[in-house]
Amino acid sequence: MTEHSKVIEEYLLTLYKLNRAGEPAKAVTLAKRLDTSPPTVHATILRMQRDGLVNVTKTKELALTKEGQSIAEDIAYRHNLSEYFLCNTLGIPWYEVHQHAHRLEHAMTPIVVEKLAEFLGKPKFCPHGTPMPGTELPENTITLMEAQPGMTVEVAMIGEVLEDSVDLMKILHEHKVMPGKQHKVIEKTEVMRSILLESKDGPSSLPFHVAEKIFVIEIPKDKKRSIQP
Amino acid sequence: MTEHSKVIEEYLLTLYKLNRAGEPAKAVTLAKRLDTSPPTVHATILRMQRDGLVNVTKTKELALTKEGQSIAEDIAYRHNLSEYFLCNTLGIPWYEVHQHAHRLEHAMTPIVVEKLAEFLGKPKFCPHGTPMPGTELPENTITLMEAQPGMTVEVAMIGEVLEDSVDLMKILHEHKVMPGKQHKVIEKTEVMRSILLESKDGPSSLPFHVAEKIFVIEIPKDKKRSIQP
DNA sequence: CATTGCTGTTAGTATATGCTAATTTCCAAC
DNA sequence: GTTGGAAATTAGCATATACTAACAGCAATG
Repeated sequence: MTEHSKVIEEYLLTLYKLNRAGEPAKAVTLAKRLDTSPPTVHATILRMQRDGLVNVTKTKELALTKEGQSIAEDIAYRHNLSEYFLCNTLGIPWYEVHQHAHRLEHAMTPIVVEKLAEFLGKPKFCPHGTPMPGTELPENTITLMEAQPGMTVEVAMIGEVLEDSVDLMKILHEHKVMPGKQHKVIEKTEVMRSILLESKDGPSSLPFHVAEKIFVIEIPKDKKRSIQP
Repeated sequence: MTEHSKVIEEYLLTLYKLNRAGEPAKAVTLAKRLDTSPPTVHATILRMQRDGLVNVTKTKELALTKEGQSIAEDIAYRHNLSEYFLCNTLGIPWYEVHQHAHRLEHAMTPIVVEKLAEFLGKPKFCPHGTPMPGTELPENTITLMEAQPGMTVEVAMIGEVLEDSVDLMKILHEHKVMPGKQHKVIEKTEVMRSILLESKDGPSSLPFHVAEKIFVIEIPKDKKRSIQP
């Protein structure tokens, strides 16, 4: 597992996240996510193929190799661990940690990762609820889009795509749409293309494209206590 | 204060350290310290001049500009803060932290620096005793080379040049030649070009070129208590 | 079937960072 | 003052990362 540049690490992490989100990993998608021109992405993918990090299928899908996958998981772990640290130890708001972790993730040596994980008590989820590599969300996790009016749900994870917009994250924070918090689904209107929620902190309205990226667990009516208090 | 590459930050930090050590800052020195070829250093210095980070005097000395100095201090602070964190919070041995901090120092955003400093209680010295920018060693600090046989001294700082060799650092650690520890100077022999010390943990022998880079404070005979216990 | 449009690819450039080999400059010692 | 060696510089080159402009390939759609 050789050392790779920050750029290559970014590509690997992005491919990893696309995989996990079940989105097709194509060159264009990378270009959009990384805000880079298609030719640049093309050239970089060639180097990554050369270095045995990805394979390109006949349908132009990008598939991580064993090596690429393993490095990507490592980066994801460093990222999530950094976020946990920044939020829980340093007290930086959970909706802001992503950008800072984005820098740190490329600068942590294996020893630092190991010692930091010990110090933090080997957390399994980042502050946005993203499971560390090797951990999964509960089986019964659904997206907020799939939740039906009347349901009470507990937020499990804020999809990683949403993390890029601090503004959006801040609004979610203000409405307490964050891991561990419960909300009741009031209505889902096709016309407004949004979902209306209500919690003890007040009502919130989330557009469909956001609701799609928020993962929740249905809370049975009889026990309305938080799983992650 | 624009963003600069890791490479430029390294150059700035090295120049800053040379300055503080009172060593002439020439291109060759940079080449040696950074283990880079002279032509590469030359080209990089041209870019740094272009960007207003250094000036080159008629005698080819490299002088940091206001801007360069200010950025360099910032990097030095991030470096020392990282070392303090790695050592005191994560428990990584003080003689190993340098290399890890070397990576982190380029990846800390201003907010992370601020929050980390608060969390650590705004330390004034790194684990090697190097003062943070803005702080100075006590007036009566001398190098071990200047200490006379018979003196009892307390180690104040392990010069930054020594940090590059983990092997050497480890030996210093084993002999308890570390900030806060007291040693008695037994003899200084020109023939052996070394200094013999003795502490409650046993004797140590340090070659002159190492002793030159270790800074100590003389402890008057009547009070042999540590200043930094 | 031809057109439109998205995706991928090529061509041509630019910049930062690195190298070796060769040359120049310059101080210092004879 | 000439010469020898260190330091600086130039020339020539390579790689990773970026861009724009232009073109190719293929699928969906009218």
